[in-house]
Amino acid sequence: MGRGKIEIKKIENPTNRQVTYSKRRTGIMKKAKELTVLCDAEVSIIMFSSTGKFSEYCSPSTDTKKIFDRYQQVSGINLWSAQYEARTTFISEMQNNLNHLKQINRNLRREIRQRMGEDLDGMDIEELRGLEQNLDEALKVVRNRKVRTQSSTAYLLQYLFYS
Amino acid sequence: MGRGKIEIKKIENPTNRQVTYSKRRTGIMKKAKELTVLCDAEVSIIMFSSTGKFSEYCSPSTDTKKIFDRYQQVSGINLWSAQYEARTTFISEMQNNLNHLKQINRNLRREIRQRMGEDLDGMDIEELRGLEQNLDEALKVVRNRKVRTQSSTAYLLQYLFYS
DNA sequence: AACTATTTATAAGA
DNA sequence: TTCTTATAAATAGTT
Repeated sequence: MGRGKIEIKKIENPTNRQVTYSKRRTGIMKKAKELTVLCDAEVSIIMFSSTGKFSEYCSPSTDTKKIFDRYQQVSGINLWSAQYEARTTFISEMQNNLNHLKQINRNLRREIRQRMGEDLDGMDIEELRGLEQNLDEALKVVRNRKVRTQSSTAYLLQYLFYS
Repeated sequence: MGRGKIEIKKIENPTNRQVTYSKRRTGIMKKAKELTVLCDAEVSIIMFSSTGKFSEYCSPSTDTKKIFDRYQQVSGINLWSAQYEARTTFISEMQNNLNHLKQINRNLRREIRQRMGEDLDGMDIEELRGLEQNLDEALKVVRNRKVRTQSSTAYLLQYLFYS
């Protein structure tokens, strides 16, 4: 390379290491750009120096996300974080819950309509008989309750009025 | 570089392009390995040739997934952030929907219980009067329907029996 | 795939 | 850091 051949082993002097990192990083990025143009390739480079400094290169025709998506398809390695997957599962479960609840609510609404004497077309004679009986019993309970509420209200009014 | 300076533009001849890709890919990978060792850096390279051929390099101290995670943390242009935030909003909206549906579900169930003569404690005299009237009308409709269904069933049976 | 004339990258020094 | 430059390394065109 430069003045005298060098050995490929870690540069122990931090300053020299940083200088070499900077120079060689420039070199690799340049090579990546050239490869992209000359060969119509897609290249993504991500690097961190030993001090944690971050650099990236990505072909202009694409972006790092696309490269990673493609990488996942080709390599079979899933890069998505566990957190992200957990959310996917969570959303999926929520969607199921939501649909289930919607179905239940539709059924409840239908039951109410039937209890109001609507939407009876789909009911057979047995179901109609059951509904009739159920309504009849409910009506008795409600009438009874109404009467008792009426009298207690009357009693309360009387009490308030005369005391 | 070689015999005569070259211009950095796409190599139109596919064979030459492929050969150059192969040579330069080797060169970049070698440079990446050297940078990793000399400078104690972490490097990830992913590339696709114009024919779709995939190659990768990753520093031995890490793996592509780790680099990717770190890339996400460091790059302000977080890869999934837009999607992640969209999902947060989506989950929040879903949760609201779910709660709303649950509330509706509770109300529907309560209405059904009341129409069955249960859970009447919270109802005042006006509500009880309304419910009674509603049940009474429903009962009439259902009775009427039952009778008509009975006769048409009888008619059908008769028809089937005698024909 | 190998060769080799040149260009390019870069280590060390300033 | 940036420039200089001697030298190593990469590589384009050729075989």
